Amino acid sequence: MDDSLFRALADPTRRKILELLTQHSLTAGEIAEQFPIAFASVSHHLGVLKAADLVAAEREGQFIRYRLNTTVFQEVVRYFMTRFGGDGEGGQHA
Amino acid sequence: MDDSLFRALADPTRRKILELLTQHSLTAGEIAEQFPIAFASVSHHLGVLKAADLVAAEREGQFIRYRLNTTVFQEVVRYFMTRFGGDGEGGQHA
DNA sequence: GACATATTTAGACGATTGTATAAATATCTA
DNA sequence: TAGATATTTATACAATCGTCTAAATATGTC
Repeated sequence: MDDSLFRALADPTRRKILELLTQHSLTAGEIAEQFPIAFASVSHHLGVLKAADLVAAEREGQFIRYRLNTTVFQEVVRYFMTRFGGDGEGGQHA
Repeated sequence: MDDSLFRALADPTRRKILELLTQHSLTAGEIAEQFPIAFASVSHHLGVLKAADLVAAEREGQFIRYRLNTTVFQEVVRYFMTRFGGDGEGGQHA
């Protein structure tokens, strides 16, 4: 389990970005609008998330569209379940 | 979901401590022995983990015994599953 | 090409973090 | 009480982090 993954998740702004991307993919500008910090700062956060492979970026004309990389989240869940979960699946699936 | 939780998980030494505690509870000294850093530094990490409620500490004579707080890990798993999981339970339970 | 829009990169700065050493606190034994 | 062991707390310091402004890069339009 990569170190950059947990470091990326440690910042609340980045977690919020991930939650936004849960709904649907968004361009960098659409993401940045949602936060009171500078666009460049959001761009930095997006870079961290991309480096951790939590999101993927794709150019779309002038824009750059970000989407969630759900595969990595499954790895995170697996990490916690195998190591600490035991009977801790959360009990909310059938 | 508390911010201190993710910040606590961001450090590799702390994650290693948690993995050690998966096997069985350990005293502060037994934990510190496993790392090449000063006892005081490990003690600091234990304080961070305790503040995040990831571990619980109990005095036992001269020693202080640490054990994993599995409840919080179940919350972490639930956080990821509800927000990002979708079909990402990991597929390793029956 | 020139200009506007979208986004990233570069450099700086204060805040937080991980570590170390030294001192303090707590318990046990004699 | 004194001394040994176990652990934490205090303080300091270098490294990392999150943010900012300014400059650079990429695309689209005229």
